[in-house]
Formats: sequence, C-alpha cells, structure tokens
Amino acid sequence: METITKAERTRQYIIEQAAHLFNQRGYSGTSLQDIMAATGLTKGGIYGHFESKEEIALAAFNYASGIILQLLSQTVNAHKTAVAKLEALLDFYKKYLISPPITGGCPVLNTSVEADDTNPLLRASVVKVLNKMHRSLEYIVQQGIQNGELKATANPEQFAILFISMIEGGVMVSKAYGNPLYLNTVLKQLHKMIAEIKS
Amino acid sequence: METITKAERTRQYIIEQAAHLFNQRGYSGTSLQDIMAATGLTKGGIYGHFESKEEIALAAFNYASGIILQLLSQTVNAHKTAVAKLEALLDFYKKYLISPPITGGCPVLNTSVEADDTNPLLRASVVKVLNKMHRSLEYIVQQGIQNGELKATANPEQFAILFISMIEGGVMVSKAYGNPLYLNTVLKQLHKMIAEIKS
DNA sequence: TCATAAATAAACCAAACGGTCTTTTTTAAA
DNA sequence: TTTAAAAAAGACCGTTTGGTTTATTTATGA
Repeated sequence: METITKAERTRQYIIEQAAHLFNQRGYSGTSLQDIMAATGLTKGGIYGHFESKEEIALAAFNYASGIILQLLSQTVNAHKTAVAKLEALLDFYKKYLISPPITGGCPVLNTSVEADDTNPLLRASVVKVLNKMHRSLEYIVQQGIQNGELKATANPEQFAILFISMIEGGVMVSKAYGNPLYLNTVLKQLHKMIAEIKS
Repeated sequence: METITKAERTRQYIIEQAAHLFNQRGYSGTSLQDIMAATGLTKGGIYGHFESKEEIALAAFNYASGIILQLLSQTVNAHKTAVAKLEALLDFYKKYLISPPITGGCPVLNTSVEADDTNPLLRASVVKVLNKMHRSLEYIVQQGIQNGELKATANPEQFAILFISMIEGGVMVSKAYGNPLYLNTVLKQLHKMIAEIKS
C-alpha cells in the first residue's frame, strides 16, 4: 500500500503556493513572510520541509516548469502529424496570456531574466528546461521531414530556435503592454513559417 | 555661463552606477548597501539626492533606456534608406550581447519582467520606451513604402511588432544560454523578412 | 578670503530579513 | 486508546533592510 504522508502533501502545497509568488514577484521580491501568508503556515512549519529559501525557489521553479512541460507534452502528443503538433502549440500559447497555468506569465522567462546574472543554480534549471523544449521542437520537425510532410530543406534546429525565441519575446512584450496583440502577431508569423516549410 | 553644480554631477554619477546594478540584480535584488559600495558614498550622501530607493530605480531605468534609445536613434539616422536603417539595427543588436551598453543585458526586458506584476511606475516607463521603439520602426517602414523602396503590401505595424518581439526574445534566450546562437538566428530571420518586403 | 550654502558622513531608527530552536500539537501505528 | 513519532507553532537570534537626523566637511559666489 502506497502511503502519502502528511509531510509530502504539505511540502507539495508549499511548493505550489510559492511557485505562484516567485513567478509574480521574483526570488528577491518574495519573502518568507509572503510564503507564510500564502500557505497559512509559520516559519517553523515551512522550515521543517525545506532548509533554505533557495531550496524552496528551486523546487518551485521545477514544479512550475514541470507543469508547462507537461502541458506542452500533452499538446504535442494529442496530434499525429508534425504540422498539427506545431499548430497545436501555437493554439496553446494563444491561450497562454488569457489563462496562464502559473500566475505571472512564463516561469522560464521570468526566472531566466532574474537568475542569469545572480543565481547559477536557478539558471542551470532554466537551461535544462529550454533544452527540453528545443529538443522536442527539433524532433517534431525532423520527424516531419522524414515523413515527407515537411520539406527536406527545412532546418529543424533553426526552426526550434525561432519558435522559442519568438514566443518568449511575444509573451514578454504582450505582458509588458498588457495587450495580447504582440504575442498574437508573433503566432501568426509562426503560422506562416510553418506553412512555408510544408512540402 | 552654464553652471554644472557638484550636486548634479553626483546625482548623475549615482544614477549611472545604480543603473548597472539594477540591470544585473533587479530592483528587489539591489540594496542601498550595494549602491553605497558601487558609488563609494554613504547613505546620507545618496539620500541627499534622492528621497527613496524607488526614485533611484526610476532615474536609473530612464538613464539606461535613454542610452539604448539614443544609440538606436544614432544607428537609424546614420543611414538614408529604410532597408539600410533596418539592417543597421540588426548589426547593432548583433554586437549587443558581446558588448552591451549597460551591463546585464537589455534594461527594457529586465525591468519589464520584474516590474509588470509589481511596480506600476516602472512598468509605465517600460511601456513608454517600447512605444518609442515601436513608433520609430513603424515610421521607417512607412517611409520605405512611400519611397517605393518597400512593397506597398508591407505592414508597418506588424513589422514593428515582429522586430521588437523577436529581438527581445532572442536576447533573452541567448542570455539564458550564455550563447549568441539564438539571437543570431533571429537576426538572420529578420534579415530574410526585410528582403521579402523589398520591392 | 570669508561667509554661507551645499554636500556628505556617520550615528541612529524601527521594521523586516532569513534562519534556528524549543515547545506544543497532531498524526497514525500498535 | 495509548503512545511514540512526526509536524507545526511560536518565540527567538543576529543581520540587513530602507530611511532619518544631526554633525561636519567641502564647495562656491561675493
């Protein structure tokens, strides 16, 4: 019989609450008091599950990025052809600003910007997630080429790079403006770019 | 005779030092102690010129974004044709990662991500700068169309949106990876897109 | 050169910070 | 139902936070 201890549940609960806080206010911008208020736990209760604020932040980022990766994976696996997979990803991001899975926008983007100059551990986690996204996109295009679905001249790596950069940029600018126009325009352009590599 | 008081010089000096700190560590991640250490001034010396940390942050962002806007303006004005202006901008950003004008990457990107959920004043400043960039790009394309240099079917607003989003995204991902590949690939794509709207 | 105003240093403040420790409460197996 | 173990509370720690105030130094126009 598999036992889920209270401790495991509480630890997970802290991670979930903290993930939303960190994603909105950043690592430096989130205090233990904030986490205490969000969880309803006291400092002792929290530090029974983690031994530092940084450990919470790391776990929170892994949780948040894990959710995104899982949703992306579901989206991709729900379709068979490369083109359908890619278009489904565009749809996924279209809904991103309206109802983000984690409050505060893209955790990869947010964490990356704060951590790249200051927190090597968090930065390493960000790179891992970006790599997973990159490889997944590259694979979709590669398969599409092998199937004859996409032109043999299509460049999987280049496509993956453009896909990720454009979407992250679109999310960032749209979030700054509080207006989905930027992301939507980027998504339309990506739609065109997909059409161009269809064989 | 125009007098530059010591106070004005010191105030400017504080702004310049703080701009680099804020751009690397963020607003919450930068303490008064950090600014004291960077300037060599004590708290009293600093607070003689500013009345809060937020006022320093605002001035620092305006300084940093002002430098970027000025460099962009110089780059644009150094060329006559729309295509030359746009290509010069790509060149400018190609050098961006190697030798950023302000340490820590793009102040618009960095400030936007930290401020969008937490600091309305800073967020408003970010939006102003993005608007200036947007209008400037739109104008270049509009002029290019009027000159007959660019196709009449070119969409100035759409182009401006893609230009900004793609570059910001490329900068962010390249910075996270510590590898210029992402930004360079985005710049190549923008080069293609410029070629496509040439008449 | 001198007086005055500007600029800075340094001591000081309360509040908030991340983190620890001991006591109390809750959980869950016997 | 008892009891040992696990979890949480809450008081406490030293440090750092942003910010103020007063004293002293430095710049500057008359």
